[in-house]
Amino acid sequence: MPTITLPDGSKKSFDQPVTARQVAESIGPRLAQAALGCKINGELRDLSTLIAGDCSLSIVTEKTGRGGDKQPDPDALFLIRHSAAHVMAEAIQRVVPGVKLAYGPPLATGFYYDMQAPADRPISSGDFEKIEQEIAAIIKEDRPFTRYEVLADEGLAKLRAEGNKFKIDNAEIALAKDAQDAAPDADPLKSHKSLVTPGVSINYRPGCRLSFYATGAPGKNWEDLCRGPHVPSTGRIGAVKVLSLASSYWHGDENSDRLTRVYGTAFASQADMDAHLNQLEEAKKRDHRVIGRQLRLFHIDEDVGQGLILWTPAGSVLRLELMKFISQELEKQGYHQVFTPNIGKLELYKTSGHFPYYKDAQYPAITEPESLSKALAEGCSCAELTNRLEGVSARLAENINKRTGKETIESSRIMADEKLLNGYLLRPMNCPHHIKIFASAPHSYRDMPVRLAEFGTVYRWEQSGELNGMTRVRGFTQDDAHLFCTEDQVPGELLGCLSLVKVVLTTLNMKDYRVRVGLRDPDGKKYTGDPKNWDRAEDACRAAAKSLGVPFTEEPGEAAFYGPKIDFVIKDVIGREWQLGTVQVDYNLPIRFDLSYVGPDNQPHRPVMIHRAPFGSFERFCGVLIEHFAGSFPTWLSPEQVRILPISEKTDGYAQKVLAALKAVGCRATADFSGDRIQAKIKNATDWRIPYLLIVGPKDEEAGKVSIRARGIQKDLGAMGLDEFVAGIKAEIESRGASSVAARFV
RNA sequence: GCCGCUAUAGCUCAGCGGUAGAGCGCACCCUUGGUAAGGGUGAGGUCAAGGGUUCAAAUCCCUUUAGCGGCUCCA
Repeated sequence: MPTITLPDGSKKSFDQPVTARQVAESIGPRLAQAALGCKINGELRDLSTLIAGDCSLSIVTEKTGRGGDKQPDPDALFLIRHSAAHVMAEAIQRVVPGVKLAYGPPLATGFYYDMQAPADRPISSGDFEKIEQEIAAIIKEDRPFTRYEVLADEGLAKLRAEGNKFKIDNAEIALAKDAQDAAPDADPLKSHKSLVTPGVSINYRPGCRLSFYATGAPGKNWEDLCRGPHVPSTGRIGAVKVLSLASSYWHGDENSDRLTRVYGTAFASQADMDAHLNQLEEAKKRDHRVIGRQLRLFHIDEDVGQGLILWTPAGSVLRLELMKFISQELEKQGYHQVFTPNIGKLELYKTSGHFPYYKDAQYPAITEPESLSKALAEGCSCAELTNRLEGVSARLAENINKRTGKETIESSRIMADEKLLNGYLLRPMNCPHHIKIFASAPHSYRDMPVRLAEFGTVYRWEQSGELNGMTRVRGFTQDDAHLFCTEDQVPGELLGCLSLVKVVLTTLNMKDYRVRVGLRDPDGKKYTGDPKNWDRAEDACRAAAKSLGVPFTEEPGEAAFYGPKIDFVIKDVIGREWQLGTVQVDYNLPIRFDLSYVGPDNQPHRPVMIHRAPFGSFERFCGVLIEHFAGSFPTWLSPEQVRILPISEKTDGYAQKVLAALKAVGCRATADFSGDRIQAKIKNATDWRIPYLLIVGPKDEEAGKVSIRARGIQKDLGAMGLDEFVAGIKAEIESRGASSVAARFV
């Protein structure tokens, strides 16, 4: 008979099997009333789950935590949203008859349901109001979520009779997964011919069951194949909102059925819902595309091209300040800055392996005019031109294969020199150029490491549907560097790189990030290089991440094709994650380019390369930065740092004097000489999110002072001597925010 | 790339078969005003581009381009 351990450690024993609800009732009626579900041995379950054996149990209610700061419980939200997905599906089937349901899981901020609408009656956002009305009606009916289980055979027969192939597929996958989990014991397995995929058999355990949830009484009310769990009844769902429509594919496979995905969200209360919707509104206002236009930070022009950023004067200030900042750090860390062109010969990228391996993600090659005319004169077809562009000379293939010790370049790609079509590639990465700088002079172990840095612009053909403002673009500038070092120097150099990223993030007050060590996927085939080198590189990354002293996760499959990496993934205000800074170890390119340095033994040795970019790219970084600060940049980054607002034309002269004093110390200051009244001048300046406003009138002029208004503080802070303010703002800018002029007023 | 939605003045948007509208911004004028919008006048649009239907198209249809929301992808 069950003995149940509660979260506080106390135990309760029962004479016979009990449901979780009964346990809750035995603890207290209020708890039972608030209960939405339970966790049995850490697993989220229905409140109606019958408990027969000993276990630990906690009751899930909508609120957790103690004291005044009550946050919605994530488990409660899971139950509510999973249940809301069912209710929304039922509502949609009422509004749009003939809809076939596919799959409807809860998400971190809501839920969705994938479904197939009849060809002649698509679901549209115009249906939302009616759907929400139906949802409200179902919630009001307060029908219980009733779970029932049937044997696999019976369940499959039932689904077959209903004729929804998505649900049959779901059931078959669930059965197959169950069999796989049970496989080690080699239970006798029963075979079932897939009803969805012809010619496929699915093995499952004979005793295996499928679960269904009826919203009400089985056989009478709406029901759905579902693993559960759910809240006790529809009345417990609280607030539901249908948010948006999107399209998706069955199993995410673009060759499979196209489905309509209906997004919604649900909360325990309308107040929580309102808070969430409000937060979405706020997030929209922070969107870098919106603020970027308001503050004229960047522009994307249809006539220039998708995903190509035009940095306007204000945005360029941001970028230049970041470049200045990183340059100073590079200096401290012993880097050499270099400049290299944005294109290079095709053969260079055949040597590095970028072409044609990643040709789908690159702008097409630029063909050499003479080479092209010659091929055209020969009457080459398009396919043949491509072939000749992608071919390699016997010499190159031999070199690469010899260096890598295997057939890295297949013999089928080898082509006679006179047939090869010469061309150039808009560079997808900066490394080959830096490698050539390293290789242009002999290196002794005494010179190592060689650290070459460049604000290098690269071009990649991102899929058009992926482009997004500044955060996903086709041309971007990395704060890139390549470190050539000895094997022994790898750990130290990795650490140096990581500390650089940390300095950047700390200075910009970006604290919400995680570190990800990207390792190769054991089954992956995309990786190049010797497995032994991979092991060494992965160990070095792991060790470096460890010594950094911040929590990190190891993620197989996240490595670059040429080596493992350490990424800094920043979380923005809306909760999205962005990969910004990255550090990657590379044993592969030094081999392909046959790099060497002379060791103490007077013999050539192979260097190891480290790729790193603390910002990632200026485009993405600035996009995230705009949202991080909501356009209110710290003074050192602000395009306009101070605006002087003369009360009237009478003090225009003094305003000019103040302006000159600020400009003399390199402060980006302007003055508003418009005919507006002071109230309007303040309003306009506020809209531009300028850190400091200096109001100057006759009183200030007489006293040689300026009246200060700081961004975010909606009042006059009082007056300060002009010289004192100039010195203060200079210190604030030069220290990158370590000191503040406004601080002495607040 | 795929699916859906969208495209009207510099910006935000209304108009949705009968010869283009508002607010903000911009220019000029009046106002000389002490802390989040003083008043007036005016300029500015071949309604994304191209094609079609119609007596008539910003409005309906098709194609293209671009944006948005997803899916897939991201060396």
